[in-house]
Amino acid sequence: MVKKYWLVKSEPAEFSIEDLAQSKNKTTCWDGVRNYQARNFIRDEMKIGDEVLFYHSNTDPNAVVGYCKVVKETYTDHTQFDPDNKHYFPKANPENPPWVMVDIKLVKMFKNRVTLSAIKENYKLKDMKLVQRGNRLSVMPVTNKEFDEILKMGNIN
DNA sequence: GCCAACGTTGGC
DNA sequence: GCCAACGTTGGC
Repeated sequence: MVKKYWLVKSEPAEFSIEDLAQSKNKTTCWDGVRNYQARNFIRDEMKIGDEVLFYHSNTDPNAVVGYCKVVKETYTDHTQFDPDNKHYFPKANPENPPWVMVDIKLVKMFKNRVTLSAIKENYKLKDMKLVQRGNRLSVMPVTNKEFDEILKMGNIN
């Protein structure tokens, strides 16, 4: 099976990589995704062992701040049934819940955070979905090359 | 805070 | 099925 590579976005005010580092086993369920395209990636393509860039959005500076591994594959996102949860989805049918999630575990925080502007300046990364116009997906695929280039820029070693 | 670019909703 | 209105994302 071929390993895939991903990028997930999170607003650090909601859930930052520091929060992930302090989570039990440095692992969290990636709940709250409410976009069908992103859901399809999570449900159909994210597999255990896939590697995931962790991106901070809506902050200053926006940046890839580390990377993770998928440690649990698609299962029901319980928050869709919880009226008190921000991501409550009243139309969710318990028989066939639309929203799923995976668990990701922190592998490494970057020494050098890879900012959005640095990504835009790197011609090797010009095709990343992240920097393409109008892209709002919170979960998106990246290529093996893009993933390696970001790790290099992050100076993980 | 602004606003472009989307995605979703709901009337028809 | 169309499409206007509305809500959200997310960079700046």
